Amino acid sequence: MNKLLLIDGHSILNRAFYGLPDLSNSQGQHTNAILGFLNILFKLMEEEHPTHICVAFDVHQPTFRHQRYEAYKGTRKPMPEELRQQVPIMKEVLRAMNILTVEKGGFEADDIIGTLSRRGAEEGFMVTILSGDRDLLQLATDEIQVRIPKTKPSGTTIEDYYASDVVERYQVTPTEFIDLKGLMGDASDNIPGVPSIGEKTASKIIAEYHTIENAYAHIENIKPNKAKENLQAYYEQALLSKELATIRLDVPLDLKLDDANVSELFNENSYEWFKRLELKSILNRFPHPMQHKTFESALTVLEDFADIEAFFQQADLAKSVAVQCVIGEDTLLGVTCAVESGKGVWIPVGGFATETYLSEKVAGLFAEHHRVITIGWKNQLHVLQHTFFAEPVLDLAVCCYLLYPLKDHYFYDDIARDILGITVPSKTERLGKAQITPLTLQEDAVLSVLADEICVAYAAGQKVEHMLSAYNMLDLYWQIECPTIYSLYEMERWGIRVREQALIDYGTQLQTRIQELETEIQAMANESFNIQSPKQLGEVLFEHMKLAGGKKTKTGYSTNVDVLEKIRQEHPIVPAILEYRQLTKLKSTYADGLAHVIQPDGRIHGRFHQTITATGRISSTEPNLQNIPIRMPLGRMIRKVFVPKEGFVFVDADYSQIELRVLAHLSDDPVLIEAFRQKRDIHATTAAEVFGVPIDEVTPLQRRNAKAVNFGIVYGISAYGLSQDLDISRKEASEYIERYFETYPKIKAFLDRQVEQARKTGKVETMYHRIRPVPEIQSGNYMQRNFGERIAMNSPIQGTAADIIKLAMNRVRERLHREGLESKLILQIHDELLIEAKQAETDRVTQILHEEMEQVATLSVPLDIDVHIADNWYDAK
DNA sequence: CGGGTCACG
DNA sequence: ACGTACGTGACCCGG
Repeated sequence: MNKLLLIDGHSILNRAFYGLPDLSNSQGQHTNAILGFLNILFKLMEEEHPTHICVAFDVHQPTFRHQRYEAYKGTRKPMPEELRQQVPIMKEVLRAMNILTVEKGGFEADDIIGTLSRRGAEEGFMVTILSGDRDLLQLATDEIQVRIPKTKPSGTTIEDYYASDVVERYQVTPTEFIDLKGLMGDASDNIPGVPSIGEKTASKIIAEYHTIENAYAHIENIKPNKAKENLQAYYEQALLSKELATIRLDVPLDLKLDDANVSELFNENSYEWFKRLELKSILNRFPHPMQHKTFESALTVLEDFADIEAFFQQADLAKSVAVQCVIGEDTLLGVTCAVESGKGVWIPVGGFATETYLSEKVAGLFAEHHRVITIGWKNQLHVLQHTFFAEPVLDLAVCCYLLYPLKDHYFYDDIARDILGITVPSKTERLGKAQITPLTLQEDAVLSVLADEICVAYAAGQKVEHMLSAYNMLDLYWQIECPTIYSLYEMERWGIRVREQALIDYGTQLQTRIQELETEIQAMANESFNIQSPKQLGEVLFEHMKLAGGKKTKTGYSTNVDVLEKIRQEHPIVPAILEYRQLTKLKSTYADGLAHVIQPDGRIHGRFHQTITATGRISSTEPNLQNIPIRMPLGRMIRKVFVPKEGFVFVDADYSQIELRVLAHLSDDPVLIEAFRQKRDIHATTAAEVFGVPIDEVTPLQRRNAKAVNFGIVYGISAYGLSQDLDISRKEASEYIERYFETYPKIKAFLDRQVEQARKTGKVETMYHRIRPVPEIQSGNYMQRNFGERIAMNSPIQGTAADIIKLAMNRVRERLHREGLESKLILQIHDELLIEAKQAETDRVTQILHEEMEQVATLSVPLDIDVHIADNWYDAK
């Protein structure tokens, strides 16, 4: 039995667009409607297994039906730009999938679907119509099914209608549906209908009289009176409306239904599209990794000593060389290398080719005057048996991050796409969940991955420097990012010492108190429940105990600190819950979390990531060493377990107000600059200026408020955000902001300039030319656009501060090394550097920190640091 | 695996 | 009427 699926293209795209968040690929192409459409399509295909599919689209011009009604002019909302641009791509994607698309000037998609549905039924097809538009219900018959997807919080469900279902649901037959609409009209379709007749009256009339004409014939019996009068007065309009609402079944279409035959949806062509659109979930539907023909990559295995030596000799002569250390289970498995396009060599560890031998060969590449290219150098440093210091390496992951800082990954397939504009299968596509291990090294799929990777590296390396140069980012890379690779590597390698027993004791203490609190809370609530479940907690507090507080989240009651603090006084259970929350956080994330990652050497070796943040900051994982508690006394105690090794101390240096100083410099605001030059208390100064009082009469509250305003400025101020933070009215918050900008007009001008630049160029940049794209600023959505404006204001400030500390961090590391000191940089926390310093070197280290951190950049204000020395991290802050 | 919460700068 | 401060990562719950 042949099955024909007819899809209302625009209607489904529309549904998908509004049903999914605004997704886009790395090139800024919006994809949410396309993805949603495809998901619905695949869902239907899995349910129905249609043999034939046809997608109908409207042509963007007045249609024949509507031309007949002159007063009709589009009052329909214009399509948002984000959706409009997806329409032609959707058509291309469907064509690539060999799915028939049909559009015809003068007819709507409805008409095409109507016509094809009848033809299908006549030719013996089972016909299914898919649309988000209930107008199409008029097409339902006993054989033709209309399916309408509905997006619900729980997922997409589909409502199915044969003719009988329409009658059951609406008390009118599909044909009568047209008359119904003729009476009630449809604002979105610009069908006027009859005034004052709405859905209810229309249903009643049609249920009784079946057609408009018949109702008119019995006009005297129509109730209510208003409807009677209007039907009489607007009868012509009602008939016209009916005509407008009627889907045509006789569109002349020059096609055979067999043209809609489904075949080879998953082919090279469609694969290419999904890859470009970065629709990973769709790519996963492809049965086998698709081979790509436009990219040549070959790998020659080298195992003989003579061949390997000869290769490296030849490599020394090359202008540039790509190299990848292949890592499996934390060890070096071999090295791939390329010195010409499309050809790589693979040298596995084995025999004389030991890890040490290969490490030396890799190190030797740096001795020659050519460019060394790689992807993910920091990880490779961990498995190389050679000490590197700051060898210049073109790390394409880092380069690509500078060019496209918003992406999730910078693997070879990402680099191929973004730098070379070509498609290669990703590692996951080729290997699935399999890993590269000594056992899988022989497999073709693994060797293909290695071949692609090294050949992409070689090819992209040539191009990336030009791209960086075009953005004026070469200095940023060579002076800041490349040395940072080594700084981070050393911090990871060195780690930080932790007193394991002290950590366990801390956890035990917490646990005792947590137990007590749990008992108290359950007793006060008079029931046992999981306090850690926001859902259960919300129900207990706001339903069972009837405490004040309303819904806030999609899923239920909000129970976060802000909410609970407001009702702290209402019931003793609230402060108990707040303490419980605090303690369980400390226990699970810090006490237990940190204990689990202590290595046999008694130290924690976290990882630092250079290509994650949108602003240029470093991030930290496994564990996150950049969010160890400090603000609350009890949490802060955990810092006592972080200690230097014997004979060493901690020297901690943090910048004072670096972001506000950066802002002073970038905006060139004389008032702020002067305040910093005079070393004044910056929040008190702001308070004095904004509240118009002498600086020594500023109250603590005024200072606190001014501090919040200063933060707000850095974050991209909004009256709402400030009012939330200070728990004041929006009006008051606006007044604070207004007075701030009166005091610091050049800051206002600077922030406005950033927003303007983002609008014009789609991106903003830091003092060192690091770029941050701001796609949100183009959005048709008010919230999204505001968000984009705040990003535009914040990123240059946060990003410049990030640039500065990276530069300082690298210089400190170089100084420590150059002066032959044993002291080591072990942590970077955004505006802070922590050094494990040899006791005897303490003074020297302190001096180096001052010199390098304070002199790293010449701004119009001084850069100041605070330095603390102690034998644990708690006391060093 | 997404949402809620909370730790840091 | 709408509804958010900027940048992260870890843990827990619940579908």
